[in-house]
Order: sequence, then C-alpha cells, then structure tokens
Amino acid sequence: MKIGDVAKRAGVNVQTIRFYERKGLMEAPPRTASGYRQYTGEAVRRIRFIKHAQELGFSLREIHELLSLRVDPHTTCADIQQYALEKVEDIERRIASLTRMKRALSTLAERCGTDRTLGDCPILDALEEQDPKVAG
Amino acid sequence: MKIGDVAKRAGVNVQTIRFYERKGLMEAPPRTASGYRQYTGEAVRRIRFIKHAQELGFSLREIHELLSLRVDPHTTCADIQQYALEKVEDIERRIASLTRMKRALSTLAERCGTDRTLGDCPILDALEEQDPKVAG
DNA sequence: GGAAACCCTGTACCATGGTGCAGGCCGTAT
DNA sequence: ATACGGCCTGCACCATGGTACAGGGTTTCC
Repeated sequence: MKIGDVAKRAGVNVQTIRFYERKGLMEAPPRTASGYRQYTGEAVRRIRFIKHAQELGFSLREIHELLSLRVDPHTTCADIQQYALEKVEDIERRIASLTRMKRALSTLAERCGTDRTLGDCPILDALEEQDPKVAG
Repeated sequence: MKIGDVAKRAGVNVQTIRFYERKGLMEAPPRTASGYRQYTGEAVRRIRFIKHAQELGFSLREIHELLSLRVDPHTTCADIQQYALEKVEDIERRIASLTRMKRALSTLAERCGTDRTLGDCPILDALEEQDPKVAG
C-alpha cells in the first residue's frame, strides 16, 4: 500500500504519517526500489490507535510511551491500567482547574447589571485588583 | 520605573514584558534619552490584569480584545458581561470534552483485571478498534 | 509518449506563550 | 576609571501537532 492509500483509509494527511514516522510513533516501512514507502494494513491500525488515544486525552509523547509499553514483554495489563488511571487523574485536575475558572467568571458576570458603566464593571475591576478573590 | 522594576513588582520576566509590548498587550512606553523604557505603576497594573485574565482562561488574543473593549467608548458593562458569558460557554465545552475522555478511560480501566495478559488488555484493544465506543 | 497525479527530501511555517542568547550600550558604585 | 549589573535589539529556540512548499523523481492513464 502506498502512503496516500494509508492516509485515505486512516483519514489523515500524508504529511502527518511522515511526521509520525519522524516522531517514532510509526515504524519506518520498507521501500520500493524507487524509494516509495510500502505499507500494510498494520499502518492504518497504528494511525487509528494514535487517533483514538488522542481522543482519550493522550499527547503524542504519552502515546509513544503507551506504544513502548505495549511492545515491552515485561508489561502487564495492570501496567496499562495504572497508566490509564494516572491519565484519569490528570484529566480530573484539568477539569477542576476549568471548573474554578468557570465559577469565578460566572460569579463576576452575575454581578453585572445592564445599567452599569464601564468604569463600574465588576469584571474589569476584578481583573485590575492586586489579588482578586476570583479564580481561587 | 525601569523595566526590571516593573518585572519584579508584577512577578514576570523582563522578556515577557517586551513580548507583551510586541503583541500589543502593553503600550510602548516613553524612552529616556539613552533608549531605556520608562514605566509608571500603570504598567504593573496592566500586567496583573493580563495575568488575572489568563487565570480565568482567556488567551492573550482574547485579552487583547478585552483591553480594546475596555478602551472603546461605545463599550458597556453589558458588552463585557456578554464576552465573559461566551467564555463561560467555551469553558463548559472544554469541561464536557474532558469529562467524556475521563469517563471513557475510567470505563476501560475498570474492565482491566490483574491477571490479564497484554494480549487481552481492554484498553489496548479499544484503542485498536476501528470505531471504539469509548470517547463518544 | 506525454501529462497528470503521485511520491521523495528538506526546510520553513502556523498558533500559543513565552525563554534565551549574542553583541553592544548605559549607569552606578567603588 | 573600570568593573558589574541592567538595558537595548534582533534573532533563535522550547514544546505541541501538525501543514505547506520547493524542487526533484516515478507511476499511471489515456
């Protein structure tokens, strides 16, 4: 299979595949006599693995680790589970941070009245403060 | 006040201040005869405004807009409120996306048993699938 | 057999939010 | 008066996840 076919089947750009190869996320495939990369269906599955992992919040660096874990004969399913649970905690921290932001911003917006002037805007005022109690 | 003093008071790097100036987030201040930037306390307040807005989840681009809104005489407090509420919705979408990720990953991790082998790992299997039901 | 469509490499570029460094001038303290 | 720290500009670089383009060779289709 040529790189364009793999790209089409996996729903990514041709450059993206070469980018993944450079980043070590995909093995360098054998080449034809004229230097064209020759892929099998395995390449398509690998790209889908990467894309699914991205959807679950893994960065390319983490996906690289995940792929290394998968190849290492000493890795158990429990190791993968542990890795996933750490990622869950990471996602929880990000959610908590966003939730704080949202609460702070909502609180400020609630204090706005339609008849207020800019000089009396609670949002701008809070942003100006030395140590605003919002976003804590 | 010299740029180093402003940096110290605002708790940022000197280069960061010059970076903000290049990005239009801070006005170019007057210079001494020898070309040194001369700041007032206003600069320190401006940096704090930027930092607080970042904590609330605004990007530098958005902070730029916010600063423009603040200067525009036609802007009302209700306009700022509207802007903040749009940002709240944006944050909500990001939270929803992360929550989906978390749920999918937790579900997969729950299915792992300690006695499973790698060839039978529900997480890796899900990532391999053509159309995994996770991360929906 | 010739044009179009594909592939190759290398390099630069996009956004985001800065950091760091080289080479040179300025200001102040001893 | 000279050393040291601070400031100046311009440029390069960091991570992240790609995208684009130039300048070539190849394959495929009519």
